[in-house]
Amino acid sequence: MVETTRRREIEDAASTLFREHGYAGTSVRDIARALDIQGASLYAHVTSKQDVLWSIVEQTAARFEAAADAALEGADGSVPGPGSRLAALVRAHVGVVTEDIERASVFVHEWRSLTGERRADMARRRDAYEGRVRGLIEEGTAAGSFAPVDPAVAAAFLLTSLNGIATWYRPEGRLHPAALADAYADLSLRALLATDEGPASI
Amino acid sequence: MVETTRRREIEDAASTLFREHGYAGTSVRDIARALDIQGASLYAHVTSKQDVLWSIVEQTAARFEAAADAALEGADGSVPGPGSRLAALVRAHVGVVTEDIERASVFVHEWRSLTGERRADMARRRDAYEGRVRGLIEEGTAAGSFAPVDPAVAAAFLLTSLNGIATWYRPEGRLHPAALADAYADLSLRALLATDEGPASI
DNA sequence: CTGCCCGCCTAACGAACGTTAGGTCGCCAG
DNA sequence: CTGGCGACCTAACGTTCGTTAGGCGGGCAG
Repeated sequence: MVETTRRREIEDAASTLFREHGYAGTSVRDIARALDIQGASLYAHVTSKQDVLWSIVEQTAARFEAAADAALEGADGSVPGPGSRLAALVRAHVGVVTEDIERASVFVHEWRSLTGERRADMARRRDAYEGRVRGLIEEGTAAGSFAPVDPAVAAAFLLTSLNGIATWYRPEGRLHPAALADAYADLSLRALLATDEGPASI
Repeated sequence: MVETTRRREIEDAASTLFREHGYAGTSVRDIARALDIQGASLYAHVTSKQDVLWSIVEQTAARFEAAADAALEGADGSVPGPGSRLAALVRAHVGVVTEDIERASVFVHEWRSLTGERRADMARRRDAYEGRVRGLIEEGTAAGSFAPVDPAVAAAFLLTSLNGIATWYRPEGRLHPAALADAYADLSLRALLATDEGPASI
């Protein structure tokens, strides 16, 4: 049987509250109230409030990493061009965000509330993820298929766009996740692909 | 003489702390400690913690609005095309963010911590700002100078990119604000401008 | 039937929270 | 010299915070 434990319900409730009010703005008693139990009763299932945040953030980080792995290696062993690999990465990222918008929001905005080694670990993993995007852009510009943009700036531009979805996307809205992924892949490629006449020629 | 009051110093210190730890994660005593005074002494200059947040957020909102006004009306009375107006708007937005990164960060991330009418006011003004961007994109797609993107999605894509600068930009870094504005205007136009062959043709 | 364990309870801890009250000091205007 | 005021202080308020301790009940294993 699948593990649908109380622990998971606690993290779900916490994700919703952390997204809406932030980690510091959410009390242990707030989380408990969402589950109709007393604040102290939570400690039968978790060891600390930080621990709940860490679970949410770490799981979501792992989902982003796994999605990027799958997107970048391609279906078979072949290596497609930077353009289609970037499109696949964008779609994968959008997919992870839309699939669990609460947890994704917490991951994007609240990881800074972690302390000590956990925070340092997340900082490293975020840097590594950004490095993959930057590397892909460097590859594309070197090959001439991407416009000669600053790779670090372009990576930041792209990643903040993608993470911004967590801020405004509502699953009950008119926009299907697949349509959103298409639109973002389209905009991202447009921003990066080399054109005969640059945008400076307006 | 210019008004360099204690009030202003309080808001500066608060902006730095709100950016780093969030509004809820920053105590009145934290702000006071940054100014080497007691927490209670702050109340000689401000009426509440919320009041400090409101000042920061409201002033920054006004700066964004004024910058957009100036960018969209053009130097003379003439009305340039959607492309160059969008570029001007992007440059203006980047300028406001880089000019005071602490306040801009607080504006972007912490306005949700406002309550009641103040929060509603900011929500309206953010919607109005986004509406201006969306309208500009609609205009460009209707005129055929922009690619046929979903205006709401494209506006969200663009604005979250722009606001994302507040998250990662460091004034002491290698990137000059003007260079950043150039790069972002370039990427934004590339993402939107109509091309002969779309990015689907990779 | 007995015993244990899981999930929750109440009570309480010390600390930190935002905020108020009232006092002290030094500076400038009259 | 005197009065007022701005900037800061200490002390304290009631509340909320994260967390611990210990108890109670119900279901399942022996």
